[in-house]
Amino acid sequence: MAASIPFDARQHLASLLRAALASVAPERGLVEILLERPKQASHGDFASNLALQLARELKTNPRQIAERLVRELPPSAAVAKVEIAGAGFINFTLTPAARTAVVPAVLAAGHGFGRGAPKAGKAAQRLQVEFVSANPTGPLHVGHGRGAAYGASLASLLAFAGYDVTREYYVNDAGRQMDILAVSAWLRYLELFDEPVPFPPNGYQGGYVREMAEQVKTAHGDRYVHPAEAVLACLPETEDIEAKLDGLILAGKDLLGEDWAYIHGHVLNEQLTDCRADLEEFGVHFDVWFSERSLYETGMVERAVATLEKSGHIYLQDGAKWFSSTAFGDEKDRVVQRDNGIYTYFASDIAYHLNKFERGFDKVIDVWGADHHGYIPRVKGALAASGADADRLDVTLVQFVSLFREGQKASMSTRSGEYVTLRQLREEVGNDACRFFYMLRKCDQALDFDLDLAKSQSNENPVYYVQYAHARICSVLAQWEGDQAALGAVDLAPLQHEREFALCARLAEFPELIQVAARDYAPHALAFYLKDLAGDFHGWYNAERVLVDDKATREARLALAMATRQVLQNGLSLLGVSQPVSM
RNA sequence: GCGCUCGUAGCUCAAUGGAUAGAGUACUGGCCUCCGAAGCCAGGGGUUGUGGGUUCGAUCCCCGCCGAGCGCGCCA
Repeated sequence: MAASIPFDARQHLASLLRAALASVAPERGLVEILLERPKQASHGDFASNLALQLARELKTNPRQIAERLVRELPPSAAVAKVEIAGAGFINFTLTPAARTAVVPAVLAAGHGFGRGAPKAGKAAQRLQVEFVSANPTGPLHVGHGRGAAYGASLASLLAFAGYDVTREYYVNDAGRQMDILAVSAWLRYLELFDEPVPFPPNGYQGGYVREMAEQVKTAHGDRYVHPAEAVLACLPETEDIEAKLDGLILAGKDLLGEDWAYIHGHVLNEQLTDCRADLEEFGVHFDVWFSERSLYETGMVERAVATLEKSGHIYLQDGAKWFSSTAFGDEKDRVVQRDNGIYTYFASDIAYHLNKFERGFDKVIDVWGADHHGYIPRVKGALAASGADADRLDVTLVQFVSLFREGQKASMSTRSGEYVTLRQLREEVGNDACRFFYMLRKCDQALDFDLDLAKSQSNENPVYYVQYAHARICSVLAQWEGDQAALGAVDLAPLQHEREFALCARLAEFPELIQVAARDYAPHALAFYLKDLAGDFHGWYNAERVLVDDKATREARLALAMATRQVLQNGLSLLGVSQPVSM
């Protein structure tokens, strides 16, 4: 018995319809034949709208076309019933054997059930997913958590669907924000030695900055101490707080000299290490941590701007170099190199994306916060202007997370340090609930996260509903004490209830769902699927007893339960959610 | 003002252009001497913001309006 080859009912029915179409309307042979799973059980296992599609061109009543198609359908051992319904839908009901065929297929494939064949040929094969990429200037917050959960689940989903996926984090280790963090830590350090310089309101206020100052003091004593007067003497006469902050950074660089690099490197390393540990604990892993600074060190930024200049899309104005992004649909042109010679963040981002393309990815997927949406036209424009295929870049926007605590919207400013960290959220709600909760809405939907609700009602989180189904199956299989490996070959004829067929249909849907969700970059569809699957299982489990006296019935039901457990495992692991044996 | 995204049950959210728009939650009423009640079954709940258009068929595609979030820097 070829249990390892899943019976593909959809493909089978499509071939039957194509044969019927060839005799009813041979000239329409190219029309796409779609088979969908009806929402209502009374509409059968699969439905085709082929007759409706043809009605217009054939200028015939769709029901008449449907009748002709059904008459011409080749006979099939897998089809129990064909009905014409509604406006002209052709509804197929499969035989019991065809409906349960998925069970041995699941058990044979195991962890591989649902896995797509490696993409080959013209299809994009090598994908890169870049996500989180938060500035390493402080702890990750709940907004980053959403990007992390989405990106990680998406990457896993794409890999399972058959793509070769690289997960990447872009480290902004070259910009002003890192300088601000370094000077913030240094000022806190000076405070420890009674050399207080008024702390800038736009510096990083969080407690972790003081902690890093303490670390530097413990490791190196007063080595980096300079009199507060010396620092203040460097400051420009201005009321502009940003200019003042830049003055403080310059003061730090001047007074510390070579030692500035140590402070800068220390705070960067501390934050990056913390960020990485946070994400790993969250089950989010990256293959590549890509340094922005390396783009400067290898001359890639210069090269990228030079490429744009050569293509004639750069002009000089007010001493700065501008990229004419309006020619590519942007609202206005953008500076790539300032009048002081310093490249903008945009310049390094162009270099970064060109570098991604040079690494040979067929598709580059950026997961960005929704506030960056205005950035898309200029990046795509720069890629097009550089002679690259901008369509190889897909940008997915993840909408904001608003936190509510006691009915109040919580502040989310990184610099003020008044925000709920991802770590706090994980500790309050738990990793599994966190990962699953983030996936319970599509990414382009703004998310209101009620902390009190998540905490107080954590037992009502849908993730437990899914995990509970898994634990129940584990429990039943353990009580049976039989040979689980033998269940893949049992006779499934005793499966006769509608709930059993519905559960089988749900299992059979899994491989299709993987492909569709991967195509749409929609891992949330997987979370909703698992909820539905668990619901089908709980309903069946409450209606029918598994460990009955009759051996044939018992084993058939155990096989169905075990197949369900397998699909729950495959799906939950893609979402980074654990599959407890007991709860 | 211009641009991007969004608007679905009281609340939180689903729905490859398909049939009577679905779940959860809350509310009401049932189900454990029997495999885990973190469960199941049943019930009420909707003019899919609004007005047009395309289509055999629109929550989905197009246009106007209303409302919300975000963006519009030689910041990152």
